[in-house]
Amino acid sequence: MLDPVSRVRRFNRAVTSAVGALDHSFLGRGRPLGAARVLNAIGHGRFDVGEVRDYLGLDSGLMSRLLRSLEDEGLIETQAHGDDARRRVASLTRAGKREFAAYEALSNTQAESFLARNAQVEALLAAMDLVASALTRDRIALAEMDPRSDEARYCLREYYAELGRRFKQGFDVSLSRDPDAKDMRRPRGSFIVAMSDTLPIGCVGLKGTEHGYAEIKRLWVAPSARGLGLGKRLMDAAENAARTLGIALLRLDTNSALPEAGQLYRTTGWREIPRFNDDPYPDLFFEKRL
Amino acid sequence: MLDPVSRVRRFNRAVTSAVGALDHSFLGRGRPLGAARVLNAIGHGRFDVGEVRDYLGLDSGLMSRLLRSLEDEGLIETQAHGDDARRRVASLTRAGKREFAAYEALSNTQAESFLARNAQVEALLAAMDLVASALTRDRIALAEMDPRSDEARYCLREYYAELGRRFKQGFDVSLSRDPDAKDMRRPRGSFIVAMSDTLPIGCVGLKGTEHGYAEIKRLWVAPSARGLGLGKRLMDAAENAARTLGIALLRLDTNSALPEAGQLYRTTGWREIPRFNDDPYPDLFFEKRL
DNA sequence: AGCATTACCTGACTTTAGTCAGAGATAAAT
DNA sequence: ATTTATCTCTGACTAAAGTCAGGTAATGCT
Repeated sequence: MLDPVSRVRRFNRAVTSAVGALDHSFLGRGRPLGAARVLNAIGHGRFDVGEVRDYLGLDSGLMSRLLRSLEDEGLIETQAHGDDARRRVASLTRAGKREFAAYEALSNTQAESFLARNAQVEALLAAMDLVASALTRDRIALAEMDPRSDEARYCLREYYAELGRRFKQGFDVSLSRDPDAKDMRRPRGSFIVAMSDTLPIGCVGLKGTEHGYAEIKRLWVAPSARGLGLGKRLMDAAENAARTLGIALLRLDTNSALPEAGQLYRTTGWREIPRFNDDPYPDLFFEKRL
Repeated sequence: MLDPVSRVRRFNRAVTSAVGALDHSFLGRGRPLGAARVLNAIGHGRFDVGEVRDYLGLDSGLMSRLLRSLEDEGLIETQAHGDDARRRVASLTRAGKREFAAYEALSNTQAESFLARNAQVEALLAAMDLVASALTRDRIALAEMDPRSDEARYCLREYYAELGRRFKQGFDVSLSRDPDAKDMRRPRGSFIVAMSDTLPIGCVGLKGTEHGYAEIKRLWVAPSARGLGLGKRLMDAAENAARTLGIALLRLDTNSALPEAGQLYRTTGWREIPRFNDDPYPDLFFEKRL
């Protein structure tokens, strides 16, 4: 009962019954679980019928019938996809939106009451983030995003906060050469966010410059997602983005207070070069030719 | 996506699919999930048919049919209960034990491969323990146990380890007045363990003496279970046990390096008294009249 | 243009899960 | 000793989930 495997299995049991309870509460709205799941998938922005089917792992016949039953209830409408008339896209009707909101409220209430029953909520949430990241590590998706998006700004906020903790003199963005958002957007650059489900858990920026090279900026991996090789995946994605933009030379600056970052650069083909800017924070500078 | 409720919901989604994957692997043994669950419950020592039914939340008709199908497969046998011939007890046949072992292997392999895929296993396990305790907090059961049982000894080991960390001079059991196991067993005393599912997460001992009082010893709550009011529940249970044993006066010793314990005693009717033993570790002494 | 492929749908099934009423045997209460 | 309650079982259902073999229309490929 004390070995690691038993602890994982105890966790599995605990979580199974919690998940079952939520499913059961969904049943309370008088609709089979399958239909409720489809409705919720659509509500969460999966409009493409095929995408919902893949996401829920449903047989196409079953999926079709569930869509029909939701249509009969007046909760959704389907129409042919604009680009490809074989595909169908579904959307919520007004009544469907109400019903979806009711399911959302059930889920939210469940989550809130769970949190309210517990002390030390922040420790509990951190533990849940860690476990969720570990469970979904094979499903972490990298996506190019606008550096002004909510997801990107969340990452940057967390990144700055972490620098503030790690640098003994603290960190003040306004003193650093904060890259302009447009320099990290195509065609000049790129900004890539790692998403685990709906939670951003890492990012990296590729900043175009006038000097014949681009810079890697804002490489960050959430504490709950470390040890999964995500830093390398983000760097690889940034290099690929650079290649598609026709960039042949990359540079970056970093600080020796972030040893794991330096280690990553050294083992992935970067070589140390002399200081190439006057930013007060970095004390290590690297370059890589693509 | 960054607010607490979203984090809980992300966690829910992550574990839902993980749990679903395990269920799916169970299906691989060619038996419906319901029957597999019953087989596993019996394998885990729930022999009483009614107990399995309650545990799995099954209708009695359904339960009966599942038992019949397992019997037809030659995996279990049932017979009337010795004390009450209305009740039935089930047991695994030789083939049933093999099949149960196969399910166990599936669960264990799943847990092992999950652990193997992750770095920082201890941090991950600690997070899982914390979450599991929070999820099952309403199902923590207190049980009187032999202080020599595996569960009790696990608690004591953890307790000593914690004292070693908390006392600046460390902690060596052999220097302390370690109570004899028989003093913490009926009729002289009692030992109570808090179980969350199969994991012991707290304990308390009631040690009978020759001096007209009993002592509270070894009050411990696992770090992953703190903040749930478990310390108070354990103390209440120990006091109740003392009452049933006809004990009217309780004493205990503790150390000011454990402030949360002192706080608990002070707020639950204990009053500080002068030193009443020569144990080198404690520096605070309490008494309570029942 | 012709043929294969894809996306979705329908009809005809099977399996699993779950419900409910009542029967039969045993045990507990009066 | 009779009545009442409890435990398990059987029969007769329903609902939900899932499977499979076509069928239709649109699209992609050569």
